[in-house]
Amino acid sequence: MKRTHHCAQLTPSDLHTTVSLAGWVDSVRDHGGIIFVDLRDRQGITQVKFDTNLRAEAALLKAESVIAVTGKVELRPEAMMNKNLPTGQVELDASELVVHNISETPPFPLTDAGGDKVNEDLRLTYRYLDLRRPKMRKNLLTRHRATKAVRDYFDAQEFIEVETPALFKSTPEGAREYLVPSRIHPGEFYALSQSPQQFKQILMVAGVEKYFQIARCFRDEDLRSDRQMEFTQIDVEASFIDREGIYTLFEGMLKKVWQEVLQHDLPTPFPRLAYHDAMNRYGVDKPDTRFALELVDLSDTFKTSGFKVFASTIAAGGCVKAFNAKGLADITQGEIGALEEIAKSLGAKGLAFIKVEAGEWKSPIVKFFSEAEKAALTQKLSIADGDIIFFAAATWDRACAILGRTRLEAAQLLVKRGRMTIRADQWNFLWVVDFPLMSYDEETKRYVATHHPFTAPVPEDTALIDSDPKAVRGQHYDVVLNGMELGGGSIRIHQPALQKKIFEDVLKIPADVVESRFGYMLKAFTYGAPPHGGIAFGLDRMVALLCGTTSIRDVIAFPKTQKAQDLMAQSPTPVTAKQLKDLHIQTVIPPQ
RNA sequence: GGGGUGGUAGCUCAGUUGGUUAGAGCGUCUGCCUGUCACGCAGAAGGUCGCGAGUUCGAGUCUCGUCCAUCCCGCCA
Repeated sequence: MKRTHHCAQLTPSDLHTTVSLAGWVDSVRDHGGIIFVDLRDRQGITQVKFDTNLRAEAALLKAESVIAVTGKVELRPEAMMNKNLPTGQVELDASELVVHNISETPPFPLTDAGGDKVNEDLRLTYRYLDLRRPKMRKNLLTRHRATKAVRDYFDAQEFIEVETPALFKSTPEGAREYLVPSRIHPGEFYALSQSPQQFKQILMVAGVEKYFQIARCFRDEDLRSDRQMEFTQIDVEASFIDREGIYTLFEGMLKKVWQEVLQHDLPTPFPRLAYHDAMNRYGVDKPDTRFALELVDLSDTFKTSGFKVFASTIAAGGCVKAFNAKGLADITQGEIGALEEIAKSLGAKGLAFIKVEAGEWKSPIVKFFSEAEKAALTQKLSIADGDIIFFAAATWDRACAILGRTRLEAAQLLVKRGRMTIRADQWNFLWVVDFPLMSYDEETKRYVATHHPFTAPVPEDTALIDSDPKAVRGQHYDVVLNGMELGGGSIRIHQPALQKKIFEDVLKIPADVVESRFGYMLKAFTYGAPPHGGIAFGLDRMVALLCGTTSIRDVIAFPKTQKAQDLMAQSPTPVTAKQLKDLHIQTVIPPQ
């Protein structure tokens, strides 16, 4: 039996025609003499009626069984039409039934509402059932549409998609890699590509000029709701382009994706925010600008304060920052405690605060403040009744981090109380720019590339590379949406001499190591490397936000758990001794 | 590696101060039912309270360890 229609197709215009449908049994309603089966396929649901000799057979059907049905399309009695169903005016009067497979009872409900509450480990174990849920099916479709829009866009912009190797060489800088032992070269390893960075730059030297790729990337780092061990990047690189060119190009792509997927017109250009300003105002380099609660610097106010904790921090080169969690004065002891724990985990000694209730400032520290200081606070933080002010006194980056995090938690508490709304469909894109090219790593006592070592310095800062490396800004940019870093890129270094200098003189990578790891790149650059730049953008994260979730597991068909396991297929597993022997490797833990 | 939350029936959860035979809703199974669409009605089955120790006359409940899921920190050039 071949199906002639799908399950969202039949309307009164098909009346009295004989059609065949195939799909899954969504539900069975057995009334004894008459049985209704909701038949479901990818497109929708159609009601099938069994009241003939097929009744006995239909009575044996269970939910999620796979059947094919032939019958006549009939109009339902007027009162029996279902307005909630696109096919609700008609039903199929079954004359033939093929049972392809009777299903076991599913271990959890396959509805949107029921399935969302189920423990995720169960959903992952039975992912093929989870993916039958309408919401998950929709997520897969959204991902497809978004990916297609990206390909169409870059194609129209005359970019070409070039595939690059997943099996690359190990470059221990940056993210931890997955190693792949070589059978042919005993004792040697490939690494799964963390990103096509080096290949795409080489493609520029190769004269491709406009490259893009929907690229799978691999990183052996701990997983999060927005991080999987393998993930997909929209990877782009172009020659003869500057930062403004990248901004325009990429804003165009996002505009198209939002148009195609959500029929939403994204306003462009996106606002830009300097890294330093982002940190100062929001305490993070990926601010969520859908709500304010902005940080304020109070170092001037407390420079000579009688409150020694503040004054001495400032004297030692630190700063005092605060923000007003407007209307959160009714915070509970438990909530304050939780905020304090978070602050402490970020290096704070405590989390000072002032509650303002009934015109009175309630706080363990307010007794140390002078009237002038109080007046300054009131003015700078727009303090009113019902507010609570959180303070941090520490080094600049630590104070930013503490309050940046506290700001997000406070926002959640305000949302919980219904005093603030953070809409999932408000799209606050922004470019974060002017990152420092290098930052000093206290652990290894050397400079490390903030982004990656191929980022070009801002031209007017180039002179500072030797004298004051941390003052040099990179031509780097991040795309941020609603507090999530979606991507980043830079204009690259295309002069081999400058690249070599960055590796050896600034990052202090020994010359022989530079030669063995990046020698081929430096060599390529000596054969006419065009100026170029690009961006790498997290497809999974973007699709997640398009789907109204922040967990990329919801938009990846077969994701891993936080412990990096596939609960369905049950990977990873031990391998046989022969496999290990072929690969010339031994495990320290013996195979089981 | 560290911190938080959770783990009780197939699923989602409740379970009081440590005290009799561990409950509910949904689902499942059986029977009845020709107009339901979350069908209805009647009945039934279903439990290693994640696992292991410990305290106690007595542990779902308290303590310690451990496993799993999840959120976060570290980590993610």
